[in-house]
Amino acid sequence: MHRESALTNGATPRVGRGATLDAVAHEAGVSRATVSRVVNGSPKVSPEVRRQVERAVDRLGYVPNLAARSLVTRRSDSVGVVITEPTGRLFNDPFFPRLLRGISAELAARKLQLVLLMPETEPDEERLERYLLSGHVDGVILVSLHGDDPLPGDLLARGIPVVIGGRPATGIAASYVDVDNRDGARAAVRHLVSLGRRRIATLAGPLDMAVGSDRLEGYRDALAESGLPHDRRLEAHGEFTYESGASAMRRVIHAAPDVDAVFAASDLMAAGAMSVLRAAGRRVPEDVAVVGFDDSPLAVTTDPPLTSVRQPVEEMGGDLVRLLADAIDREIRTVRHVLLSTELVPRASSVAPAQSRDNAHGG
Amino acid sequence: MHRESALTNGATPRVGRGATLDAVAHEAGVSRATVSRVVNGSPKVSPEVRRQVERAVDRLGYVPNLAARSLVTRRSDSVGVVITEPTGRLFNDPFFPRLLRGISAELAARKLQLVLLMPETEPDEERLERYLLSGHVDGVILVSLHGDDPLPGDLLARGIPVVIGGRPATGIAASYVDVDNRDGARAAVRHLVSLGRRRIATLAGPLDMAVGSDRLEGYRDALAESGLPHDRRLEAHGEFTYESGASAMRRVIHAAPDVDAVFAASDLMAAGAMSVLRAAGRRVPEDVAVVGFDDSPLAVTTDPPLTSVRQPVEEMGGDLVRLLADAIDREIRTVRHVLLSTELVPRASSVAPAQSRDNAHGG
DNA sequence: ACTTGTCAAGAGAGCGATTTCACGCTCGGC
DNA sequence: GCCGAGCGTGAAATCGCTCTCTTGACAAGT
Repeated sequence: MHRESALTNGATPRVGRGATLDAVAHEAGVSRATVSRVVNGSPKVSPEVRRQVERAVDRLGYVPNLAARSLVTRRSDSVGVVITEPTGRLFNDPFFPRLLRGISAELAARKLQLVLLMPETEPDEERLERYLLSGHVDGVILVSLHGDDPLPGDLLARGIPVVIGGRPATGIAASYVDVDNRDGARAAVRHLVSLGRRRIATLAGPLDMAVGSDRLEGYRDALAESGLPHDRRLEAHGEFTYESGASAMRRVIHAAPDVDAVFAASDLMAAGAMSVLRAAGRRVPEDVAVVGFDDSPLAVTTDPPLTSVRQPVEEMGGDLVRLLADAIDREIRTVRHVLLSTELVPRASSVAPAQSRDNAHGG
Repeated sequence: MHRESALTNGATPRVGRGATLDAVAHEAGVSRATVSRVVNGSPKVSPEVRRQVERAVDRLGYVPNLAARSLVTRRSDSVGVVITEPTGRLFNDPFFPRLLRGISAELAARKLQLVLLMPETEPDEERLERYLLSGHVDGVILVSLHGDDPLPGDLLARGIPVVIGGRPATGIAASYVDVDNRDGARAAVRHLVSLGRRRIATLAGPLDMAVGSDRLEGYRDALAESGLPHDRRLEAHGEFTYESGASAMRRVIHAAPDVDAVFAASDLMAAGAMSVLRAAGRRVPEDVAVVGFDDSPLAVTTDPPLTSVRQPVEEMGGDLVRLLADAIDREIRTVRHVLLSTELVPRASSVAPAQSRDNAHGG
C-alpha cells in the first residue's frame, strides 16, 4: 500500500549535470557502444540487452548530450528561421505567429529544433551570417527577404540548404514557398466584377516586393479578362499600412470620383480606405464595395466586416519545412517552388448594393 | 612543401565543411591553444601573433564549431523560449512578435541564441521537457503559462534557470516579469471617472489568468477610490475575444441600461462592445465612453479610435532576458519580480461628451 | 652570474557521443 | 566434424574545442 516510487528503490535518478553514456553502460553492464545503439534504436541489439539498457537509462534519467552527438554526426538537428522585418507587417498582422506555428509544428514532427533569428542591427546581421555559415544549423528558412540581401546566395554557396518564404524579388536560385498572391487578387477583383462593379480601384502595395506587385498584376488580370478598361486613375500606391491606405484612397476619390469598388492590397489599407470613404460620405458597401487581403483579425472587427483573401499561412510554414527537410535529408539540391492557393472570404463590405439593401432586411 | 601547397595557395577559403582550429593553427604557424585564445579574445597573446592568427582565420573563413565548444564549456549559449498558447491572444494581437523582438534583441546583445519552442500536442510537451531538462539550453523563458503546468517546477528542481513572462497563476517560486495590469486598469478607469462618467462597466477577462483578474481588481480599485458604488450589474465576464466582448456588452446594457462608460479588458473586447453599442443606438463616446487594453493596432482602426492602455511588451522581453542572464551568468538563484508600468493612450472613444460636442466643433 | 619572476606559447588531456572494425559465438551445410 | 556466415558486442578512434599545466625566453633582482 505504500507508494512504489521509482525513487525509493535505490534508484536515485542522477539529476543535475546529467548521466553520461558511460554511466549508463556501467549501470547496465555493457559497453558504451551498445548503449548508443539502444538509444538510437539500432536493430542490432538483442532484446534482453536492450531491456537492460533501457532500464538503466530510466534509472539514471539519461538524456543524450546533443553537443557531443552533433560533434560527431555533423548534424545539429536544428534549423534557423531568419526573420528580417523592420516593422511593417510584423506588428499589424498575425502573420508571423501563424507562420512560426506552422513551421514549429512540422519541425516538431521531424524532431528538429527551431532557432529563431531576428537581426535588427548591422552587427546583428554579421553575427547572423557567421552563425549560419558555420554549420550550426542544418538548414535555413528565410522569411520576408529584402530584395538585395546577399544572405541566401552566401548560404547556398557554402552548401547550406535554404528555403525562402515568399517569392524573393530578385532571381535567387533557391526554393521558395509563396502564396499565390496574383491569383488571390484576381479572385478578389472578379468577385467585385461579379457584383456589378465597373469602376474598381486598387490600393497597391510597394512594388519592390513580389507580394506588392503580384497583387497589382492580379488586379490588372481580372480587369482585362472582364473587358474593363485599364485606368491609371484607379491605381494608387501605398505601403500596406492603415495611413497609406487612407491617403491612397483619398487620391483615388479625387482622381476618379465615380469609383464604385476598391481592392486593397492589405486589410490594413482597406481599413484606412473605409474610414476615408466614410468621411467622404460614401457608404460601404452600397456606394463603394471594399475588399482587402490577408484576412487578418482586423477584417472581422471593421464596420462593416471586411471581405478579404485568406492565405494559408500555417500551411506555408509546413511546406517550408518539408522543402528544407528534403534538401537536408535527401540532399536534394533541386530548386523547387510551391505556390499556395488563397480563398476569398466574403463579408459585408462587398455585398452588392441590391443585396445589402433588399435582402439584408428581408425584401 | 607538399603539405603547404593546399594552404598557402592563398586566398582559397575552405568553404564547405569548415576549417577547424587545427587548420588555422597550421596556417598561422602556431598551436591550437593560441588560436583558441585569439578567437576567444584572451589578453595573453602578443599583438603580432594575434594579427597572424586573425589573418589566418580570415583566409580560411574559420568559424568555431559550437558543438565542440559547448561540449567542453558545458554552455550552449542559447536559451529556450517556450510559448504554450493554444490560440487566444496569439493571433489577434501582435503581442508575441513584439515580445520575441524584445527577447531577441537583448539576447543578441549578449550573444545568446534563441531556441523557440511551441509545443502543441502531448508528445510535443514530453519531448520539450526532455529537451530542456537535458541541459541543451542554458536557461528557459516561459510565456503564457497554464495555471497548473508542472514544467517550471521540474526545470527549477533540476537547477535550470527559469523566468516567466506574465505572473503565473499559481505560486511558483520562479522569477517573473509582468505588466502592471492592475495599475493600468486603475488608470483607465480613473480616466473615465475624470471624464465625469459615473456608471462605468467593465468587461472582464477570464479570472483564472492573472491578467484577467488583475485588470478586474484595478477596475474595482478605481471605483472604490472614487467613491463610486460597486455594482455587480456593471461587471460582465468574457474571454478577451471580440465575440465575448460583444456578448458581455449586451448583458451589461440589459442589466444596467444607464451605463455611460465601459472599460474592456482587451481591445478586442472593446471593439466587440462598440459594435453592440452602435447597434443599440448608443453613440461612442457621447453616450458611452469606451476604453480598451493592450493598445493593439486594432485600437487605431476602430471607429472611433479606441482609448487604450499600452504595455511595454518589448521591454518585458528585454527584462526577461536580463533576469535570466543574471541567473545563468552570476548563478543568482534569488526569485525576483519585475512589474512594468503601463501608459494610457487617450483616443476619441473616450472623449468627454462636453469636449466632443462643444470643443470639437469649436464652441 | 645565478636565481627568480613574468608572460607568451605549446602539449595534451579530456568533454560525451558515434561508428568502424575486429572479435567471439552459434549454426547449418557439406 | 570443419568452415564460413551471421550476428551481437566491445575496443578504440575520432569529432573540434577548451583549458590546465608545462615549457621556454627574456628581464630584473641579489
